[in-house]
Amino acid sequence: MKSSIPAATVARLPVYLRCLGDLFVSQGTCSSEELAAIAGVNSAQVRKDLSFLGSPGVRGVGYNVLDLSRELRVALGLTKGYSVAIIGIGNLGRALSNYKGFGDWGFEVAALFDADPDKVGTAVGEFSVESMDDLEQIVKERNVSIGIVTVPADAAQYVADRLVETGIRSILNFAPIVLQVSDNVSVRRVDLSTELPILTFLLQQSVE
Amino acid sequence: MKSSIPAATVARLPVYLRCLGDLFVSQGTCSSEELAAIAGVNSAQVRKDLSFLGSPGVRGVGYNVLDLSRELRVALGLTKGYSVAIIGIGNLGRALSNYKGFGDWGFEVAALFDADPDKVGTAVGEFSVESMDDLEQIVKERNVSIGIVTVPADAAQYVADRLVETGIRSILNFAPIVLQVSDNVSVRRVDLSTELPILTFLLQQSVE
DNA sequence: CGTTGTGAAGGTCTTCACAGCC
DNA sequence: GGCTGTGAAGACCTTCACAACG
Repeated sequence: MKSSIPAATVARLPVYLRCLGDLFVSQGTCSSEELAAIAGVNSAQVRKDLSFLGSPGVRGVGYNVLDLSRELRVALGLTKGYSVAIIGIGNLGRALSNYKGFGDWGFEVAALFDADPDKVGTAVGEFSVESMDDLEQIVKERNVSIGIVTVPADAAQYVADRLVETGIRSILNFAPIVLQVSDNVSVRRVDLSTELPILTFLLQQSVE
Repeated sequence: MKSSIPAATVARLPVYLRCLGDLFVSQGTCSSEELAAIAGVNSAQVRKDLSFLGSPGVRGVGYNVLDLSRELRVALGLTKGYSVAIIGIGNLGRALSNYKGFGDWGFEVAALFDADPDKVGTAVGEFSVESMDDLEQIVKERNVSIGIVTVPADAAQYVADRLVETGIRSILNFAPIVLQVSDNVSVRRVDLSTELPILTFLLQQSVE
């Protein structure tokens, strides 16, 4: 099935959801203008984006904060309790393992993996690091839907291939490399190293 | 001065630069087709993007890998040795402090800050954590150009305001909040918590 | 001959402006 | 009256297709 919600809109929906949570909850309602201000976008953008969810607003009044939050969670699939696995327990993998935000959004961390035998069996937060040898088995047993890749660049493609082979269709990639996957697999790249050069480009521009 | 390079292109240039580094260096030349394959984009896109740098290619041959790398570094401002400061030494801030990639791209980590008195003075990698009280002074002394914000969401806006007051015009924000800044300040947001919901949305779509 | 550089076409995304509705 | 929902306009971005050229 083809999504009828534009990609650019999908990328903003989680931002709206978080902004709603930040609003004082006793405030039952919220206008597109208010939401736009917090989310840092145009108010017409907010209205158009939200209109793809059906029509959750009331003219002359605004959007009901709780209703809209629920609709956003359903639309984004956050009510389904998807499980994630983190592969690569270096500095970043460890930081993510301790990240408390997963639960708030309905995600469960189901497993941590590392290739280093010295790390396997050690505790990280409330979890224990497992061996890459058991990747396939554990991913299937625990019904992992999303792989978070935090291995070094030169191992990332190999890890991604193994994840895809076990049936995973969603990857969040922190390794500084563009993963090559078949087009039934979704990859989001979070790439620190490309962000700083964008800022320095803009810095230069403002001076010249 | 207004940039003549489109924003979408600027965001891809660092990716190209890294891909060139990954190419076997003895390979003196590289076609738009090859680069496009590694970077995961269309080859016409590559040619159009690179044409904004002048015309660094040779028809019938391709692009000289070293020349193009140098041109990209200059265009992105990576030859200017900008300094960064990391504010907020939690799990993520610590992971970034140990990140080796900064130097490769010409960045220098000039200071680490935290508001917690217990952390001030402790060593993280080769650095020592400094007090937020000294933020203004140290940022000016060490000529910091970019602030990397890794504090909790509820402190992020306050920290950003202080950075801007000291004259910083570029912020890389890891806090899950949209920072409100005047429009002479550039902010790039790296937001883990919005990435997972985008993946689950796509997961759902492929099933329905 | 092979590959770049680029006008033109075709999409997608954003913003405006106002009709529609509570 | 006030705010949403949305057609239409406009800006931006991507892709095609081929002329230009080493």
